[in-house]
Amino acid sequence: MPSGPEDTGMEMADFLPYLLNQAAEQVSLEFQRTYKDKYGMLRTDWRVLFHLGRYGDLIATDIVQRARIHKTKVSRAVVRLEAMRFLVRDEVSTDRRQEILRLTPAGERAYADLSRIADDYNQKLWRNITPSERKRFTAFLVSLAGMDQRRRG
Amino acid sequence: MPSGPEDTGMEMADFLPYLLNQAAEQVSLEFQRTYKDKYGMLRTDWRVLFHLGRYGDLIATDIVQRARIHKTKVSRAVVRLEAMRFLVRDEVSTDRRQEILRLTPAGERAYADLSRIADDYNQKLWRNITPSERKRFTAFLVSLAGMDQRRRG
DNA sequence: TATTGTTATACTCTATAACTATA
DNA sequence: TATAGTTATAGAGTATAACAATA
Repeated sequence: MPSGPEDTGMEMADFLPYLLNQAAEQVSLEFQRTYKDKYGMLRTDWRVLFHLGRYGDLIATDIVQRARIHKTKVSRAVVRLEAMRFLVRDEVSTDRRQEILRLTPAGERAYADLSRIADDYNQKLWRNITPSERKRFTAFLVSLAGMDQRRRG
Repeated sequence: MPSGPEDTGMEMADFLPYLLNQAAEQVSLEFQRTYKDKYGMLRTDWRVLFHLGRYGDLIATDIVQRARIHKTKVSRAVVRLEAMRFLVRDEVSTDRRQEILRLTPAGERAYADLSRIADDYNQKLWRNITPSERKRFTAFLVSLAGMDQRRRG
């Protein structure tokens, strides 16, 4: 039954699925404003841009495997990033089904800008956590995400 | 640039928004199967059921405030739970805009079943975490979620 | 036959505005 | 005028099947 004045919105704070969802939603929302308002990107667009910016030219299948994004999402993000003139497609001589995805100078600039903002934001989020706790929490989240085991195709 | 064979899907594991999202998604997905496959519920349905089961009869506004769910979502979840015969609406004599939401015996049974499963699942998720770490981690997630400050209307 | 990538479709979730009926 | 709750609509995220082109 309802208790004191402090009893507001905390009832499910012991239930990890709920708590994770609320935290992820708030945190995503805040960072989303950067790539959405500034560049008109969706979440998958940002993730694909990140992988191309950080790891260089890749084909779609590379991104599918590295970023854990389904191929249909990657396909549509590439279409959008292409429309924004942030990437171009190059032919692969050995396999005509594939295309190398390459950032344009504008794409590189967007990546540099966003990845710097992302890094700052990340540091800010972790600021009250000690390095050893951060390591433990990260490992915990990685295991919850199944990132220590699963692969996608 | 791409490195070793272990370099798969871990590139963004240092970026907390991504990591939280992946963890929340996996964990939600697993628990979702329970309320979805067994009862045909959506996420908001389960949350509303949880609040009614745990705190007794409430009006929609109570659920909005306690569960941090927007009134339009609560409204639609109530319609669905009513269609499932899991709750009924009672008139409030003092204000005809409000209705008391009350679980039926079937609703109580669904709550008892699901909340037990939820509790077991929650314990399982935390099983490798010490109590003090769990406390710290919960506080961290609560602060990320803004649940230590914000209220909704 | 299998793989790469695309298109189509449906469902869920989120967000907001506009509305009703009551207060 | 304000509040409780409903309805409508759009955008975004997720999931899956089916497909064309190529291997």
